[in-house]
Amino acid sequence: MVSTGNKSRPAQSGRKSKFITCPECGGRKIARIPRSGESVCANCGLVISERRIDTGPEWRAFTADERTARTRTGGPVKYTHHDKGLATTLGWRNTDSSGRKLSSRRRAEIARLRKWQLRSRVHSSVDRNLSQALSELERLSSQLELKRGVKELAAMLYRKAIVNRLIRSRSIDALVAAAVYAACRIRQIPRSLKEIADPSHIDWKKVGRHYRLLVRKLKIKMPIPDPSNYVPKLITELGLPGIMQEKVLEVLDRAKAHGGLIIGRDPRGLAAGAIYIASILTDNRVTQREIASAAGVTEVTVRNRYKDLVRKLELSLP
DNA sequence: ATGGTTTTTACTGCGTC
DNA sequence: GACGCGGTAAAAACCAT
Repeated sequence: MVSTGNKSRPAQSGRKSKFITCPECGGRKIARIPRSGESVCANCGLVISERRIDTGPEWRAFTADERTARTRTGGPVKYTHHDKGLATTLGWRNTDSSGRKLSSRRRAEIARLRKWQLRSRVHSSVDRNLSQALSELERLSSQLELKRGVKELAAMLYRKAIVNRLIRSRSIDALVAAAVYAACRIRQIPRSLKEIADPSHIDWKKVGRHYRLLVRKLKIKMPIPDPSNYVPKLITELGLPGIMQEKVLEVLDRAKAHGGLIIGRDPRGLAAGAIYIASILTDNRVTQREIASAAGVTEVTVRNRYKDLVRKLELSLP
């Protein structure tokens, strides 16, 4: 089977190959990388990142504990291992399996879990709601290609929503989407309401309402949106050279220092205006229209921000 | 609900290729 | 003439009160 010497050994990782062919070289062997979930052609190394339907479990686990805790054989409704996983996992001594003392941080974490264990045992409907929400969260965040930490944060927010009795008579999916959106905002990840609402088949306005509810009821302190966060995304979307980014950020930094220019303004518009300026300054002209559509604002807004920036920062353009 | 602020819509004029 | 750009007025959206 292995005919040449430089082959990697995907079979060794314990995962089976998928029965698809590599679009690049036509190779039959596609190895799955367990951790990342990516598929790689064993022959040419092409990463096959097509959105395929994942028939495996929608969760990932990094420790044995997590694995047992997350397994829900038979689907979420019929039989939830949720409870069992927790109950068998958590003893009442603050030591780990080898008898060592746990760190205080870890101990606090375990205490929280115990609390949840109690709660979820008592409120089985809450439990079911949570597991349904978590699977929706998993689905959404994989579709949005969210970073792991953001997903965790969203899950945490959802749990808080449960504790604060915010879930009653509200759509699970909408709340999950709202939690995801909130998590993105907190972590300063530029994702519009629409982007998140779109794959979750929930009306974008509805998600917005639930988002505001979350922020209000959970007293979340939202960081002021920073236009700089939109820059990398826009640069790549417009196919501009990465070096330009520095120039754009420089303009934005000066704008921030100047004050009065950024408060209350749509950060996307600011980013768009700064990019337009940088595109002139670095001679990588992009039309206002292109920038506007990439940033999701109007040409007028691009112009206005651009005009503001030029005037306030006293830039001299060619 | 209301009022103030910002963004969008829609339209026009100017210059260039 | 199509296109990019700049401007404007009025409508709409947004936000705090």
